[in-house]
Amino acid sequence: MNISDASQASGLPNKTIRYYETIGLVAPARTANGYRDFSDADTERLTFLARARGLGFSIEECRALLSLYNDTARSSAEVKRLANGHLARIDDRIAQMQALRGTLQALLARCQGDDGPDCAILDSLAGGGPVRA
Amino acid sequence: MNISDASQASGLPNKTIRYYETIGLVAPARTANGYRDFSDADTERLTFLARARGLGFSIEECRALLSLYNDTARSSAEVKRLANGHLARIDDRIAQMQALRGTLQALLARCQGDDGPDCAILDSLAGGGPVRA
DNA sequence: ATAATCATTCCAGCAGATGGAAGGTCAAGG
DNA sequence: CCTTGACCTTCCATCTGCTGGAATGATTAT
Repeated sequence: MNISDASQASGLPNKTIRYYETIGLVAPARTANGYRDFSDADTERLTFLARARGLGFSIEECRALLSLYNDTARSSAEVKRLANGHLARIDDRIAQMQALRGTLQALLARCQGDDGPDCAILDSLAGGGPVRA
Repeated sequence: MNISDASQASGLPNKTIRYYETIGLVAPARTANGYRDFSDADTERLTFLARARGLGFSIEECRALLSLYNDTARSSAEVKRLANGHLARIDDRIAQMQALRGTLQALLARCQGDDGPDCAILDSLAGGGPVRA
């Protein structure tokens, strides 16, 4: 299985697969001509990676997850710990984004959006106090 | 006003201020000894930048906002357009994060989190179908 | 005079890829 | 047999937005 097939199977771009090899997330064999040769296990790893990344796990978290995946003596508690940590970070980010969204929308509500130069958004960005909602 | 004072006034780290100079967001004068010399207008720009960045505007958006800020013939509609675009992107990101959060939490709910190796999270990452909520 | 605290520049690196150049390989068609 | 096109390879640069550190110069305080 060459890289395009592996890409097809996993949904990851060729470039990304090569990148994942350079950082040691996957280690396909090579054929005589130097082409990568992906086994089924390799493409499983890639699919796993595509999904874990899709869920927002960092590369290092993915590495840990893959290692747990390959470790039959793992405890699911360890996996859960990782995932819970990730969930907490997602919650933080969502909260941050929502706060920011609130401020931005409040500013937008106060901006006329007409041909004149007066603008509550610019005023607030430039003005004395903190950016208020 | 040297760089540390400007940092104090704007809340931006020295490094960031230097960086902003290299990318042309601010252009402080220099004193005879080569030190940067920030005018009040410079520190205003920096404060403006600190706030706009704090609201999540990209550097290029900040550049545009600053240019509108300095343009007395601006129309507030233009500012509003920029801010609305930013708001839309924030909404997209929030929606994405929330979808992702939902999936992750559903997986977590199905993971025992005990000493055994069976784990719904790993199963789902590895398994045949899409990662389901 | 000297030490501490500024300031300067430049280079490297973070995540996580992505784009492109320069070149090797392979299968099909004329 | 040769060419064309579609693959594949490596390596280097780029993106965002800084941040850290090294090496060096200037100012200030003792």
